[in-house]
Amino acid sequence: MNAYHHGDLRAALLDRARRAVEADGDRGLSLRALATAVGVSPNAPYRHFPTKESLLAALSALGFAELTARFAAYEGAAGYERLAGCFDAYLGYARDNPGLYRLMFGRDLDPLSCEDALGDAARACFTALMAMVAHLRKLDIADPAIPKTAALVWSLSHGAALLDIDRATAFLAEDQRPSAGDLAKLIVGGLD
Amino acid sequence: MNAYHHGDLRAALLDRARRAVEADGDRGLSLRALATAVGVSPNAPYRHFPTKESLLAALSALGFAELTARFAAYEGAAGYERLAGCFDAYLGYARDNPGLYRLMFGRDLDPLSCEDALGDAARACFTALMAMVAHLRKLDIADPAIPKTAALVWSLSHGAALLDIDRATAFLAEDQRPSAGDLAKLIVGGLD
DNA sequence: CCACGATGTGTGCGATGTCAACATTAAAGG
DNA sequence: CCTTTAATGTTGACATCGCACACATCGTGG
Repeated sequence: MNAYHHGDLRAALLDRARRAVEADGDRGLSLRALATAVGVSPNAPYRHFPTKESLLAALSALGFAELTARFAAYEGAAGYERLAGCFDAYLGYARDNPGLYRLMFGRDLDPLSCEDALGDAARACFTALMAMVAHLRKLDIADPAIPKTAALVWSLSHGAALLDIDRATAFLAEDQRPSAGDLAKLIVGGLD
Repeated sequence: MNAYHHGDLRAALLDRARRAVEADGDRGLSLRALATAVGVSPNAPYRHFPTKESLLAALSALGFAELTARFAAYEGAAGYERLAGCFDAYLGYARDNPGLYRLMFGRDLDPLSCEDALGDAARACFTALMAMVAHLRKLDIADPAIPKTAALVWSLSHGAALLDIDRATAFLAEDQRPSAGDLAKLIVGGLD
């Protein structure tokens, strides 16, 4: 723990990067600026992340883990309440961490089918979604109908979250924007 | 039409940029490389686009216009067929132009509430969606329930399109991925 | 015919991602 | 306790990038 050795540079970088992403988006993130902000030389980050992309990927994985954790809070709830709760958790997480959420999905590499830690975190997240859907439909987790249904639920969540944080629905009054409850109702019964 | 003056540099730049975006994503797009590819000096693009962002914005606006045009093909169809057709058009456009589609929504500035040509194009697109929803529900276009419903439909389309082009559902068999028909059925009747 | 606005060129600056060589430190082994 | 070594941070350099500036070239209207 010297002036020369930072102590936990990796964690410090991720923390700073997270705040920078929320402030300026991942486009405005500069590795050098990050290093200076943390108090190390411009190239120090390369001891912990082989490339800028890998730092973003690590941050992204952290996001998926946090999102999955939010789903866990509703594991004990009844079918419909669990569905609505997960929607609320999903939209809430995106709203609370818009920059990170965009980072998680705004990458070229798709999180679900890459093999590193990011892939694991993303798959765990989708698995939690499938468990919720299985519970809702009273099906076994291995039921072949589950993945497609989970993908539908995820599509709806993902789109609603993005339109929300991108302020695409900002011109609507607060109570005119789709809420988590609206999404849940749509899933179980359609528009009516 | 000289060797010195290009002729229609603006269009040429947009065309090249579009192909580059499809190939490498908007992250990999370099204005200088673009200029060289078109055969002009590195700074020539600045005569037509004040900044790189503005070139991307113009490209984005072009995308919204094309998407809107695809909706028009189903204007005469009956309610449900029109809904399914629009879903199909939406998913198809994203699949045909994944790089451009990501560009259209992957920006910090939200297209719907900015005032330039991009904003107009994006709003026209949402208006077309609202018209479709009004027709589906047999409501007047000015009905206050329309925007929220259109936002729901858009959320589902947007999420499904992104998960599709991001290959998030690539691990599912072709017939296990949500189709335009699945989305339409979900909208009118829920999961069952 | 010629001045002028539009369009393209050349040069240059500051910032960025990344590589290579070097310095410093903490931890391990005798 | 001392030495070795791997981990970690630093320095310098390079190519590329977006962009600003001054300049060159062209078609066109007075």
